Amino acid sequence: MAATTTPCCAPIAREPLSETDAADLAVMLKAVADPVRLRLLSMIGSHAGGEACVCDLTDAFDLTAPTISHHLKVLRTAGLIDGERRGTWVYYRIIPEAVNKLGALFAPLTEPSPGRPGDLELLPV
Amino acid sequence: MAATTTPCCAPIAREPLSETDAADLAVMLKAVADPVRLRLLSMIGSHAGGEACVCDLTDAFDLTAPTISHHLKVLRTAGLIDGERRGTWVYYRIIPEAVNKLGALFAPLTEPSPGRPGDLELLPV
DNA sequence: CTATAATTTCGACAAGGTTCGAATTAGAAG
DNA sequence: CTTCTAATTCGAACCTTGTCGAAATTATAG
Repeated sequence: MAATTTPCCAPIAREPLSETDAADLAVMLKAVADPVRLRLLSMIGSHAGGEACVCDLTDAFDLTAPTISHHLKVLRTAGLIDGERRGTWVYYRIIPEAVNKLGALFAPLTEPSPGRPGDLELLPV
Repeated sequence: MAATTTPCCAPIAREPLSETDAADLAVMLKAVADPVRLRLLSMIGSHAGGEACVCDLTDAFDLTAPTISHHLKVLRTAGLIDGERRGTWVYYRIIPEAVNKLGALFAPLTEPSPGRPGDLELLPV
C-alpha cells in the first residue's frame, strides 16, 4: 500500500503538482471533504486513548448505523484511519502519517512570524 | 463574506469539531478535493509573481475553457483564490490565509516518534 | 463602429456520492 | 445450540457535481 511515510508532495504553492500526485491527493481530500467524516475523524483523533468505538461515534449523529459505517469505510479506504475489532466492539484510530501528508501539502510557505499576532502578508506587487 | 482571516479550528485530532465548523471546513475541502482544482491551485501558487493567467491554465489541461472557468469559480467561491481582470486577461492568485487554515487543521499533533517527546508544537492562532 | 479574442454564464446530461431500510456476519451471553 | 447485540454489506432512492456546447460579456484592435 505504501501509505505510511510518503513524502509525496511539496507544499501546494511551491511547485505544480503532477497529474498523478494530484489524483492521489484528491482521493484523500475527497475523504475528508465531508462534514460527517470531518467530525468522525476529529472525534476519533481527539478521543481518549487515540481511538474511539463505533458505538460512541454513531450516537453523536442523527444518522443511521449503516451511514456511519459507510463513512468510516471511506476514511479507512483512503488510508486515514484504521479499525480493529476487540470483542464485541470495533475501535478506530487515526493514521497520523496520512494527516501529516495533508498538513504538509498546505504548509505555509510565507509563514507569519511566531509570537507576533496578526501579520498576514499579502499583496504588494 | 468574512472569509479572509478566520482562525477557525484547532487541529483535527485535538478536539471534536463543531457541526458548524465541520460544515464550513467541508466547503473549503470540497473545493480542493478535485485533481483539476488541486493542480490549478498549485499552478497558480507556484507561478512567477504569485499569479497566473487563465489562458496559461487552460492550455495545461485537456478540458474546455468553460470547465476551467467553472473550477476557478469553485475555488474563488471557497475563498481560496482571488481573480483580477487586467485588460484582456484575468489573473488569479492564492489567498494564503485560506491555505494556512487548512494547514493548521492538519497540523501534526501526535508524531509516531516515541523517542523524542514534545518537539513539534503547533502554532499559536 | 465593427471585428476579434478571452472569459464567463447558461442549459443539459452522465457519473458519482449520501442516505436509508433490509438483510448479513461476528462475537458474547444464556 | 440459541439468542441478542454490534457492525457491516447490499440495493435502491435522491441529490450533487464534472463536463460539454452554445450564447453572452468584456476589452483590445483596426
